[in-house]
Amino acid sequence: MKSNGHFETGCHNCNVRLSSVFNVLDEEQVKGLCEHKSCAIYKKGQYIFTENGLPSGLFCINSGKIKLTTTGYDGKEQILRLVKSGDILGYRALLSNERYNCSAVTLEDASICIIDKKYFFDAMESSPKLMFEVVKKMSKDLKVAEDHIVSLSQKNVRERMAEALLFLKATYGFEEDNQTINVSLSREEIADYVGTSTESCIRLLSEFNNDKLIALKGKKITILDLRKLIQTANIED
Amino acid sequence: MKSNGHFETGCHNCNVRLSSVFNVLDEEQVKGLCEHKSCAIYKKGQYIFTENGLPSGLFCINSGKIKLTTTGYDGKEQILRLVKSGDILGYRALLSNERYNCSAVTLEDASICIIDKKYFFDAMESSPKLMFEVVKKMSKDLKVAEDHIVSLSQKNVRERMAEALLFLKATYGFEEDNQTINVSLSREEIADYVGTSTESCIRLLSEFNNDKLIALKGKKITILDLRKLIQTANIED
DNA sequence: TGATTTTTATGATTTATATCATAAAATACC
DNA sequence: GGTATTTTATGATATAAATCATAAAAATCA
Repeated sequence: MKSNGHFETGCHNCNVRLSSVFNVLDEEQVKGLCEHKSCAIYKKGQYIFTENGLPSGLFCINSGKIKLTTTGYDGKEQILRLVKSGDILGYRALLSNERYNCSAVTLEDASICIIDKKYFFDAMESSPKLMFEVVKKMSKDLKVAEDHIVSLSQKNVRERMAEALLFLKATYGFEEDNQTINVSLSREEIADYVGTSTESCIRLLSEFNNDKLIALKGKKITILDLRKLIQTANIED
Repeated sequence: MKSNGHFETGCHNCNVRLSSVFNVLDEEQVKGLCEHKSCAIYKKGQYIFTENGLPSGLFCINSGKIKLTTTGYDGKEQILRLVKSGDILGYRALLSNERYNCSAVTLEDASICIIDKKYFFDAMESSPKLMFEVVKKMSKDLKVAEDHIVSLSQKNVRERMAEALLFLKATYGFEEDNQTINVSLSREEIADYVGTSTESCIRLLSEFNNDKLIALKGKKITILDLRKLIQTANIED
């Protein structure tokens, strides 16, 4: 590890590579990847990239959680995606050769690699498997986005709030107790994902708390009654 | 042309190929494409594929307009995307090897080709250019979806309605008069895109009409005051 | 450790928009 | 060409959720 906060570990040793798009690479390719990436530590709240910036590479999350946000019409934040370890980040702008249309901010301390742009494009070209992995990732994000559109169009705030908690659980999982959602978001951030006001968000979480659907302790949310929460979210299938 | 409503034209003669993802193919590749596709005529209102169906190929729109809809929580329709000639259709489910999560319905008579699944995957593998075109298309759709999320979260119905008209204009353009939006959607369909009730949609269009922002004639919408419409949509940049 | 700022909480009020209701136009259909 | 059905239109009412306001709790910082 270097002293300036940057450090390099080999991708062969990477604890998340096998759950990332790079799981399909062979040993030779992993070596190449390793030679064209660098890793950095980010403190909680740091920007990884910002709206309108130009992508210089692909980010890959080694550890830490990240929110992708865009600034809406009255300066109000909108959380578009939530990113976790093993995920790639900043691929959309990179692949379409555009500027970032959202900012990426760490929700906790994170260790993030950046993979050289040119190398990444070459790797995609020479490895259809890698390409299909990236395509699948984008495809998944598109589905999530379209599901979000349906919720925003058709569900009320209460349903969306319950759904958001289930989404957080699906994304970041539980802590060791097997029921506390493994991420810390402020009420405002949750509201920025749900598409509601901070006050409504606080109120609904309180209600869920009173109804014993969840328990609140600071920013930590514990799901007490998953079944009822699913019902509240009004989720079919 | 065959008598059963199917007909085959060569892709070399295709009037929309150069504005499609297949614009990057060389002559040899166009020949291959041509040999692995078939074309069909769809009447207005016909389903091209339906939710939960399995993709057997990639659709490419030769002519006609299509809506991609999904059925929401109380059976309410949500229009997720609008598709025009030159666009590919059904690529998301195909590429991620999933079932369709929405249905595709023609908004007018259409001529649509279907490209063999295996051939398409092979073509992507052997032509990185084609692959990047498809990736760019998906990337663009993802951006549109995320913009839609921000609108649904942060704008009121009036703003979204104005925005929807601008979106329709951007997607389908104007008729010969250079101001009438070149698509016919029912008020309900517009509402299903905007994420509002049919009544609110009708009311707002009437208002815009009264305020001389637009003119209404049946399903046709003429934009009279683009500037004011943009203002009403509250669009920055 | 105490002061300042931020976040969470909760009540009161307002407002946008859905819902309900009815009727006129337009379109489809026999 | 007349009847049935769907779509558009508009008013009245209800309600979900935003906004405004204030305070308590928690976190940050000096």
